Amino acid sequence: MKQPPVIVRTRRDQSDLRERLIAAALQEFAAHGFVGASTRTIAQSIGAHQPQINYHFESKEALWRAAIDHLFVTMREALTLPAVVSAEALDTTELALEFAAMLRRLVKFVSMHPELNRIMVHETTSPGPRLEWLTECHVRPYFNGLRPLWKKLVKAGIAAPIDDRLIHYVLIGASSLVFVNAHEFSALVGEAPTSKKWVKRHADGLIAMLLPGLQTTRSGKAPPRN
Amino acid sequence: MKQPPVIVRTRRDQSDLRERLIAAALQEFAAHGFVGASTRTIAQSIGAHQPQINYHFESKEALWRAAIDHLFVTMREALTLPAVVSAEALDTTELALEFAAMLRRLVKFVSMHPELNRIMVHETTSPGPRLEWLTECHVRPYFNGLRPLWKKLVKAGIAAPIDDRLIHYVLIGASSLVFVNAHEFSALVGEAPTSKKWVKRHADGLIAMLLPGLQTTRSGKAPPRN
DNA sequence: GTCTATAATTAGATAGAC
DNA sequence: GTCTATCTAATTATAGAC
Repeated sequence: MKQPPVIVRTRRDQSDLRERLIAAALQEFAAHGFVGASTRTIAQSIGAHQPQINYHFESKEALWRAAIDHLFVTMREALTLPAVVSAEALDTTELALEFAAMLRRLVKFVSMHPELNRIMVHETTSPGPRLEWLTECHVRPYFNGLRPLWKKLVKAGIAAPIDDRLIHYVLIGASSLVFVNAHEFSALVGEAPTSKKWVKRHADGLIAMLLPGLQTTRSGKAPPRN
Repeated sequence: MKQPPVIVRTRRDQSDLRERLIAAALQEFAAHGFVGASTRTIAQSIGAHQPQINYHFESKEALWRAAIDHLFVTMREALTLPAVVSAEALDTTELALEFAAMLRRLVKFVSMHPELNRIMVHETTSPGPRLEWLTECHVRPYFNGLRPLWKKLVKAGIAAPIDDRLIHYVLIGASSLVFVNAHEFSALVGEAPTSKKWVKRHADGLIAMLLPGLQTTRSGKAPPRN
């Protein structure tokens, strides 16, 4: 009589598998886009099996949405927006200072999470349900929230005279590209742009450029000069 | 006796097939990245057959390089750089005016060719031979050419105080993102950002932001206000 | 040079044992 | 819930007729 074949199946822990899948998915989706990303690669990168994605998520697309949701939550937490958004009552100088502080948090975030902007570029290239969902659920709130603040700062002569429908793209583009293209920057400059030194230097430059009318004398620091 | 099967093969013209393949490839590579792009889709989009790519180009990667080369040639022509680069002799105000004019040409170019920045984002996400080639052959000249000009303008107090190793990314990021994300902008604003009106508005804002010390009085035009 | 046919991989999703 | 095996479809590249 034949013995049934002994198959050794070492189980791996599954406790936080969903979260680990999401983290791995963000890297893969950022690197290759939704179409180019491979669920097999995502699973393997954390030592899981490809069908586990279809078990824990409905589909590749469901995994993508879960990953995006998670990333936007992370960003919202990192920016601590309320201080800026609920600043209707502040005078413009205080608002500008809050805005500058938020800019520093934004630069820090995009330096740590270039995935977000990479994924945005991947998705905005061609219209489709993923882009619609992304725009309406996640981008529009930021876009609409920024406009009145910026308008106020421009009117006060503190901010550069940029249209309040363009500033979102100027701000995001100017702040994130060096981190999105981090490997290129490293090759060109010989240093990684994500170091504390470069992140601060970049934020200083952006603040000086976007808020030329902001006086930062109160902290005793001179505005950064090249 | 059996007749040999009659196969109707209608030949299509091949005159400019190489160029048409390159144009189609740029769109496809921009939309899906190198890995995600399909040579079949590229060929079909211009009514050609997939193996013709391997005939006219060595491989998918050779097609990619040919497409990139073509795009950078297009950009160089659109920017008409010599006027700026050979401007060592100019005084800083004239240099600033030349720079502003080049900025307008740049904004016009990126509005017409978002493919370039899309492809850059796709490629810079992960290191590899394609990124190395792209950086050394095409990006470094621009990066290195911009630095001394910018340093001069900052020193003269005309340009915003941004590090000359960061300005390349600030400039490209700020100018291109709204066109890279054109579909998103259209959904949010209700108008395409590529219209003459928005391209001008965007360039005006960028010039005011990057060159706050530039006096544009000579042409009689007031600096744009929001 | 154009085109058909196909080889060799690899993709996402699913069935079913455990 | 984990894991193997497999299905269907799509990928690039190539061989060879015309």
